Amino acid sequence: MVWKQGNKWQVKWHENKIQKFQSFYNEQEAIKFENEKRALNKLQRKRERESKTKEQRRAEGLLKYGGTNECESEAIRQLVKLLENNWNVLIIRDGAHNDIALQKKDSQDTDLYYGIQIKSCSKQTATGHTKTPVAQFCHVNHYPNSLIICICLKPLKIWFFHGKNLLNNNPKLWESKKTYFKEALCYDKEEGINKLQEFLTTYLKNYEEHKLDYYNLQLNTSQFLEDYANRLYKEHKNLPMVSERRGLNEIENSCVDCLDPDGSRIQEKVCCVESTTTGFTLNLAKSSGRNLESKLTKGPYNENDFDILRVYLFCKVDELGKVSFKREKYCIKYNGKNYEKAIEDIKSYKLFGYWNIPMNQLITEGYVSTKNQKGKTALKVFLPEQVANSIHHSLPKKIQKKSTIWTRDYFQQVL
DNA sequence: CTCGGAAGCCGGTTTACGTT
DNA sequence: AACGTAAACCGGCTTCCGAG
Repeated sequence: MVWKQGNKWQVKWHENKIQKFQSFYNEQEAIKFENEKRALNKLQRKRERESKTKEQRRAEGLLKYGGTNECESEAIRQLVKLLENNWNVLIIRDGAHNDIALQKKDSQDTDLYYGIQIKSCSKQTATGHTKTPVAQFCHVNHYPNSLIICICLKPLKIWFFHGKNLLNNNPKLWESKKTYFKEALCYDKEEGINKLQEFLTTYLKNYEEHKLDYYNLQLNTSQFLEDYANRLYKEHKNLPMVSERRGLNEIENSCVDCLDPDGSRIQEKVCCVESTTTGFTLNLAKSSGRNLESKLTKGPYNENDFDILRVYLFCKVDELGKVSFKREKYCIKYNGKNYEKAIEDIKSYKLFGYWNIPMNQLITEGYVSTKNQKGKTALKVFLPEQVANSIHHSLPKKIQKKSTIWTRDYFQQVL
């Protein structure tokens, strides 16, 4: 954007991270100059990307951004340290709307909790010409029913906000000298400020308490589906019907969905039914950075990502006891359109069975990346012949050379 | 006809950088 | 100094489409 100063048009742009100015008598010339500078910057960024190999870009990306979930984890651990004398703190299931559940230790109703949203920031930053480093917190404006606790790790500072008050805020919060921000400060290690107990008591008066599962099940349909499959599996194994939750020291969104009693690290998937094949299809990929056009990419798993791939197969059973694998496909966000209806439908599914495929088998078949091979990003699983026959599910008419028919050996029937 | 793999959508997260 | 956005990371499930 060019602007007029006196009788001249000013242009401002960044060149190698340094802000520069130039003035023109003619507005059109100024605009033209600005556009050229912007195009040049764009081109420079593109060249920068292209000058590196895919692996280099990935390594740099991981170094720069890979610890984002660890930042939140550490923030929660810091908060727990400050609160553990008077409060019980539980981690809510991965992917749910809220992050932690809080309960006063002397509380009468021992199964009720407050749902809290944590926003974290590893350090204060000063970019460009900004002199004072400040903390910044993102995506703060969509938590109408939660207390939002903003935690900066270095230096350790904590602010409280009512999610409702931030609904009309822009998505980001910057530490500033504004009154509302100063008043929100409740902990500052360097300054020796600690009003946590007092703040919690006052702020939490505005919120309702719920049981833990209320928070664990605030999920998108896709995550609800996986959670539900996991619960049906637990029921089958006579384990308690609860959501899988990570521990305080685990990082959110890892490739491991749960641990078996023997310590095996499990990656859980729900497989899909397709009319074009007698097998069941699933995606065997994790995010793997961006391509040259900066678009998200997905890639195969690596050999150390998990120990066992567990693939769940849902079915529906009608009044006559007939098994059908056909079901609705849902991809609805939490509380999106027709969400409740979809959840009700999902709750009518039964667990027909599951495949337990060990990592070494996936490596042998070339489905996971190792030093010596690039894995694959999709897999089809097949029912054993006698199982398929028993419920009149079609068998593959022709078995191709590269068919994953070997998956039959790993199927366990539940129903 | 079958299969593999990519593309596309949903969700979550934080940080860097350019603009106002 | 404050703000807005692009870009990077992570997870999930479903559908499409070309190759064999």
